[in-house]
Amino acid sequence: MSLELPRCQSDNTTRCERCALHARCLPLGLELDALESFAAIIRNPRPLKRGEALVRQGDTFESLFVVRSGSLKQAVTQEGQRDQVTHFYLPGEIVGLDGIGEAHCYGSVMAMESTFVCELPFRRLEDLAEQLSELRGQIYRCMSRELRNDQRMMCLLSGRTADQRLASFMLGLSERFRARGFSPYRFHLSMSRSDIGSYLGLALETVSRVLTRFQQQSLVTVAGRELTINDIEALVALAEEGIGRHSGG
Amino acid sequence: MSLELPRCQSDNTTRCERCALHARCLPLGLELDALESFAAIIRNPRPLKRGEALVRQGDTFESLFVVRSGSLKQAVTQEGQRDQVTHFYLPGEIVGLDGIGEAHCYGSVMAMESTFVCELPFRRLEDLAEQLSELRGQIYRCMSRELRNDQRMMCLLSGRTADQRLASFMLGLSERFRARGFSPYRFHLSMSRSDIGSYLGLALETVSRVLTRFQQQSLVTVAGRELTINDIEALVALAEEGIGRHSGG
DNA sequence: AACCAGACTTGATTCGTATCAAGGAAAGGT
DNA sequence: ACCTTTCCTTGATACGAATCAAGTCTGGTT
Repeated sequence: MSLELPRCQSDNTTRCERCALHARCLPLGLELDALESFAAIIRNPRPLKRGEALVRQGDTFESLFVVRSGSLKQAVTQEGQRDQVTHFYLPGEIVGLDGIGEAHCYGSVMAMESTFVCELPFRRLEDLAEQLSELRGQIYRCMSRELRNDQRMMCLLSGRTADQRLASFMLGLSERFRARGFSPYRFHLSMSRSDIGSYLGLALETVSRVLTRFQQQSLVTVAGRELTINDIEALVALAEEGIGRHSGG
Repeated sequence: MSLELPRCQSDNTTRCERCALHARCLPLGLELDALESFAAIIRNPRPLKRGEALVRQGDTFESLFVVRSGSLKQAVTQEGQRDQVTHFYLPGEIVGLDGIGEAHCYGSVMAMESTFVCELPFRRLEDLAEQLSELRGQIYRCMSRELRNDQRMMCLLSGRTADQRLASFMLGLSERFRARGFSPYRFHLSMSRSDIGSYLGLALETVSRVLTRFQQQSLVTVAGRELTINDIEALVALAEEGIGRHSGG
């Protein structure tokens, strides 16, 4: 889960065209001069240590952030309830889309390991988008992609068993790593069992038990947070399998 | 759930400034001439009868739709599984935001009663948004509001009991009706128990049982699909209540 | 190197909700 | 108004996952 760390340019200017994530990031498809205007609004806050907050629930919403390296989790605190993990963010993914148009941030976002981000002050991004139709399109696309992801998540949370949730979760991570040029079969989980459980609506003990069972069934090999997928077809079959009357047919 | 039916202008031009939903619709905040340009791109398809599809899963994405009157549900069909209801749409709400930037529509959207919609061809909307920064802002706001709603839903689906899901669901509807000028205490459910169950990740029998129990506890009165909320504070308390270790504290 | 705190595993038990099953009520069509 | 279909309610039972409870492992700290 650790991309090559980005160079911090001495002039504090991010060079998107040289970034390893260029192909999967917000400014995708911008012409070179547009890219330069885009890069000019980027700020690079100091790197976050494991456990540090990038935004806190209730903070004034000002910026979007793109993960350059490392990973983060979003957690929502609700009235009298335990925190709930709502998103994990990997390199190239955008933090804060759910805060647009609101005065305050919806949840807290915290680094799960050493993490570098690019900060995009939203006002300036909006101004830029006024001139760059490609950028406008990209913002729309990113938001609607997230809407679809959330809906997939809702489908997962209602109606699927613990096994299927874990299978889908691992396949989802696998796919995201593949897309970023990492091995889709072997990767590091930067989140705890408890985070996974919270995200998937399961008790952490259940997460642990299911992973153990998957290992016994030779679907995966788990060594602490190192995960190896041994039988991806079986995982896919499991994730798609219908069960019972309510959740499938 | 039935707003005054909109007049179909004989010249087929929608007059947003006269629409009862104006205050809650996409063109909110547009100047009068901007509003006119906006209204010019609106198409009014023929009304949908109960059960008719507005879009089918896999259709080419071309337009957003705003509900003028009536109500719809979105349902997603997945590989070998039963359909899952992912959204209900009331007057003033926008259908199709999750299709932006995709070639095809994510789920099917079907009328739950006689329903009128305004169609907004997305290409033309985009062109218009290029000139109208207010409109751009509104589109962003609508999308990010939906992101937050989906996240609230994810929190509800992992970690809350059947009672709490139903309580939240009814409170959510109540609030949406209130915002539209209807009674927040007494309204018609245009969706079936089965739809509610699918949406909330519960078996339809559970929905029925919980409603019966809520009625015995004098929280609500249910007569078929007519719902009366008798004790909204108790519902709120129930919805916010923490349970156990995993879901609350 | 030893210690500590947090993270993880594993087992026993309980509980909520799905499932199966069947009867009753409402709604739509002719 | 009748019939048919779908929707809804209610009961009995089964099962998956949460909870409670130890104990083990791990990484970070001094």
